[in-house]
Amino acid sequence: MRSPLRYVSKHQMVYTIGSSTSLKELKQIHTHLLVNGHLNDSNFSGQFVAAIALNNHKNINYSEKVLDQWETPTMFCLNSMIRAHSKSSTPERSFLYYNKILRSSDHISPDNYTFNFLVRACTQHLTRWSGPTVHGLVIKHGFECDPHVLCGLIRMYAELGGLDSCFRMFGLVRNPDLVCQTAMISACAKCGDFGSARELFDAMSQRDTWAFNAMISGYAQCGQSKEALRLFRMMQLEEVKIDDVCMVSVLSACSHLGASDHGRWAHAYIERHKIPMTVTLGTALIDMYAKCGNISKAMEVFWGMKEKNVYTWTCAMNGLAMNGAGHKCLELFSLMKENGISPNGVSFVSILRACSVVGLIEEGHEQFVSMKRVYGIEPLAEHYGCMVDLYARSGRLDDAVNIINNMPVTPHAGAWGALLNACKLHRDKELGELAARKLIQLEGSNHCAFVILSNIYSDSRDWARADNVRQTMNAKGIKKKPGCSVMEVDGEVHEFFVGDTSHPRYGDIKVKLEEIYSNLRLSGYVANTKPDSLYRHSEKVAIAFGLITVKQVVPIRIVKNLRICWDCHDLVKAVSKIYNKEIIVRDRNRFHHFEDGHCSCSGYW
DNA sequence: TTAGGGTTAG
Repeated sequence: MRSPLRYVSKHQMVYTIGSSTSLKELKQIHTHLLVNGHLNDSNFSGQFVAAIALNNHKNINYSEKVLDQWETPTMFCLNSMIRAHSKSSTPERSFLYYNKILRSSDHISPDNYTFNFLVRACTQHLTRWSGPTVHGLVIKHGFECDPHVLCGLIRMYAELGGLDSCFRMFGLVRNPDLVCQTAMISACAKCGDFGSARELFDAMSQRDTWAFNAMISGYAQCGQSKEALRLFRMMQLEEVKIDDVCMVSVLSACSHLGASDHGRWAHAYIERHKIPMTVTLGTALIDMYAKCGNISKAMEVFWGMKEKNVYTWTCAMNGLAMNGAGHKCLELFSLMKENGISPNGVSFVSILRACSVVGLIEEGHEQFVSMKRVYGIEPLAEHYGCMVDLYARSGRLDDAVNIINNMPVTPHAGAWGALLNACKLHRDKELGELAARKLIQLEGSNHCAFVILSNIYSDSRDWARADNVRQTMNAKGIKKKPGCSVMEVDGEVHEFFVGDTSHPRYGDIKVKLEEIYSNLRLSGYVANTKPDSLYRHSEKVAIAFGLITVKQVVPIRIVKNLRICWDCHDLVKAVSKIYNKEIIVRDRNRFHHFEDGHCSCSGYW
C-alpha cells in the first residue's frame, strides 16, 4: 500500500486518492486535473497513476486507461504499473508494461526497480518458464548483483522449490543483511529444510522480530509445534519485540497441540501487551479455541470481531463441524452469505463435514450441487471424499460407490478410506475388501488398510488370506503409525506413546488403570479385550493420568494423533459416568465430548 | 519520486 496522494487545488480544494477512494471520486478528480492542465506535469501525472493503481487494486483498470492516453509515459509510471500488477490478482499483466518499456520510443531501458517488481510478479504468477526467463533477463541487463533483486529471486526460487538456486542467489549477495538472511531462512523452511534454516538462524549475530517470526512460523506450519513454542520463549528471553504476526504462529502451534492453557495464556498476552487485534489474529484465536475444544469461547471471539473475512467465517464453521455442531455450522453458513461473504472451496469442506456429522444427507447433497451451480466452484477430490463419507457412514454404501465411480477426478485415498471405514461400521465384507485393496494400491504403506483387510478375512474365517495379508505387511516392513496422546496439565505438555512406560509417574498411572478396570467391571462394563490391552492405547494411559492430576471440576482434554478406536470410545464413555468426569478427546477427525456415559458424536465418527 | 524478510481456514 502506498500512502494516499493529497493534492490541494488553487481554490484550496483538497483531493485525496487513498485505499477507499471510489471510482466515481477518481473520475471527478481526473476531470478536475484535466481541466486545470495539471496532468501536463509528467512528475505529477506519474504520481497520479501510481496512486490510483497502488492504493486500491480494484482501480487498476482505471489507471491503465489513464496511462494509455499518454504517448510517452515515464519510467516511474511504468514501474509503478508493474509493481501494482505484481501485487494484484493479475501479475501476468506486469509483462505488458515491461514490454512497453522495451518498445518505448523514448530510449528508456528497464532499471533495477523494473526487475525487482518483475521478479515479484513472477513469484505471484509462477509458471515453469516465467521465473527462470525473468532471471535470464536480470542477468542480460546486468542486475544480478542488486541486493533487492537477489532477495526477490531467493523468494521466487523458494516458491519453485529450488533451494539450491536460493542458496546460489544468497551466495551472490555481498554481506547479506537481516532482510536477506530472513528471506533465506524462510526459503529453507518453505522447502522443508529446517536444519539449514535453523543453522542460518543460529548463526545470525543479531535477530529481529522478522527473523524469529520466519523461524517460528516455519516450525508451526510443519507441525513442530513444541519447537515453535520453545523459540517463542527464547524470543521473550532475548527481549525481541513480539507482534501480531508472531502471535498468529504461536496460536497456530497451540491449535496443533490442543494446548489450551498455552493458548489461553497467549490470548491474555495479546490483551496485556495491547497487540493489535487484526482479522488474521482474531481468526487464529478462533481456530485455537475451537481446536482446543472450547467452542463457546471460539464463538465468543467470533461474535466480538468487527471485521470478518472468509477465513474467519470458515474457521468458525470448521470449529463447529469438528465439535459436532453440524446444525449450528449450517446456520452460520446462511449468516455468512447474508453478510455478503462468498464461500470458497475450503468453506464447503466444512459445510459438507457438518452435514456428515449430523447425518443430513439431502442437505449435504444440495450443498454439494450448489457449490458449482451457485458459486461456480469446481468440486475437488476432497469434496467428493466428503460426499462418499456422507452416504457411506449412513449406510448408503451403493450411493457412496456411485460417487466414487462417477467422480471426474481419480478417486484418492481419502475417498476409499471413507468407504472402508463405513464398510467396517456396516460390516460389508466384499465392498470393504475392494476399498482396502484400492487404498493399498494408492498408499502401499497404509497400515490401517492392511489391518482392516486382514480383519475382513478373519471375520469370514478365511485364515489363509488373513495370514497372507499379515505376512505381506511384515515383509514390506509396514508398521502402525505410533498412537500418541497429548495432554496439557498445569501449563506443561505431556505426550503418551503406545506402550511407553517412561513417564515419571507411570507407577501411579498403572495403579489408577487397575482401579479403573476394576470399577468398570463392578459397574457391568465388559471390556472387549483382555485387561492388559488397557495399557496399550495411549488415550487410556492419558485418561488415567488425567484422573490423577486434573482437578475434579476441570475436564480432561486429550489430543490423539489417530482416530479413536471403538474399544477406547466405549471405555471413555463408561469412565465419564463412573468418575463423573467430563472428558474431551480430539482425534484426527473431530471432537468427542464425553459426559455422563454419553459422547457428543453419538457414534458417528 | 518507486525496492527487499515474517501471519489465518481443509
